[in-house]
Amino acid sequence: MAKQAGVAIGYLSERTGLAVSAIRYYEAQGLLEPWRNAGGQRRFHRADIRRLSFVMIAQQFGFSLPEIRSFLKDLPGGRTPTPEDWARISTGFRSHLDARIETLQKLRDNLDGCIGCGCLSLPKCKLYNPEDRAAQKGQGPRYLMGDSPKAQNEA
Amino acid sequence: MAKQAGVAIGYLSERTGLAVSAIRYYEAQGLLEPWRNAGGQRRFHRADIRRLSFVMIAQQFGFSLPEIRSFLKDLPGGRTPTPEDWARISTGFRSHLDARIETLQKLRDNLDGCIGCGCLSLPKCKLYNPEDRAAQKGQGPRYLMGDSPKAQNEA
DNA sequence: TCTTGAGCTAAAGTTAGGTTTAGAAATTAC
DNA sequence: GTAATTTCTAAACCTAACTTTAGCTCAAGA
Repeated sequence: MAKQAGVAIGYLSERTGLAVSAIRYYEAQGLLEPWRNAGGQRRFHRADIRRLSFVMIAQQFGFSLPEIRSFLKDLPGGRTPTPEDWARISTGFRSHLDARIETLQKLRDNLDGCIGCGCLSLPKCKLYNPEDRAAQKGQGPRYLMGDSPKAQNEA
Repeated sequence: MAKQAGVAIGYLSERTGLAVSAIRYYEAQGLLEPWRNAGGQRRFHRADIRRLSFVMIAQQFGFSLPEIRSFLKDLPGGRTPTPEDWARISTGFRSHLDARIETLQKLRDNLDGCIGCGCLSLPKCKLYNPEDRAAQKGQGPRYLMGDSPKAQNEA
């Protein structure tokens, strides 16, 4: 088989629009696993462009890097992912994504019947009910989109 | 007219589920304007429960505190907001919110035709096109949902 | 070969959105 | 009237997701 030369970090940066520092950071977060050349520089698969694209897209949907890492777990690290690989992971991703959109829509629908009618101050209002909210998460910024507190609360 | 005694911060905290510290923080961010009693303690309008509820809901939709502050600008600070006041601001809010949901749906639809077909690595892909992305925002965490970089880029 | 651009690491800095802590003063409860 | 709560402020701390800086090495072109 042909030797894989690999591409440098600057090339990935150019192709994805991400800062070089961001790509290094993603590696540190386990989203990518480049190898090193003789001189110690990172070398990436061309397919990592697509991998990074996926990361960026998932971020737009409000997923955290640990969550995205878990989506990517299903991608083969060693070989170039096939279209089938991508289809598989994007299917898993889509279900999370659909759930997220649905949550937003439900909230919006509630909003119509709730802010409109002025019931917002009542504890029975679904919209600000603690169960439905992002509260009780301890420190740090609250996650934004209203579901999957996973990482923290499974201890 | 009856004298407005106002409620204490702990009461608001109880009613909204927010931490006392969060309420003080929101005040510092200009989302609330309590007055002080003789002893220097904060006193709030009862209507601030609703105001805080609105803040929490808007946060679930991914709006930042500055954005939320601007939504609340339309609320009368001095008097207790009427249902009409709320209707007015929630209408403005809804249009932002609809836009946000629509963006998500568009992204999802693109995703079907894009990750599925493997085109993700191409610069023409709408999904990771820099224009459509959260990139180029300078420092700090990138905002999550893909639009309204407003605050930063109007200089 | 030499120079310049790209890459490397480790550590510190940044932003948003809060929480925690410490010590003091005001309120409430008994 | 005193004890127990709340509340106050200011400053430090926290997480996520990065960027910046400093000082150095590697690689590519003239």
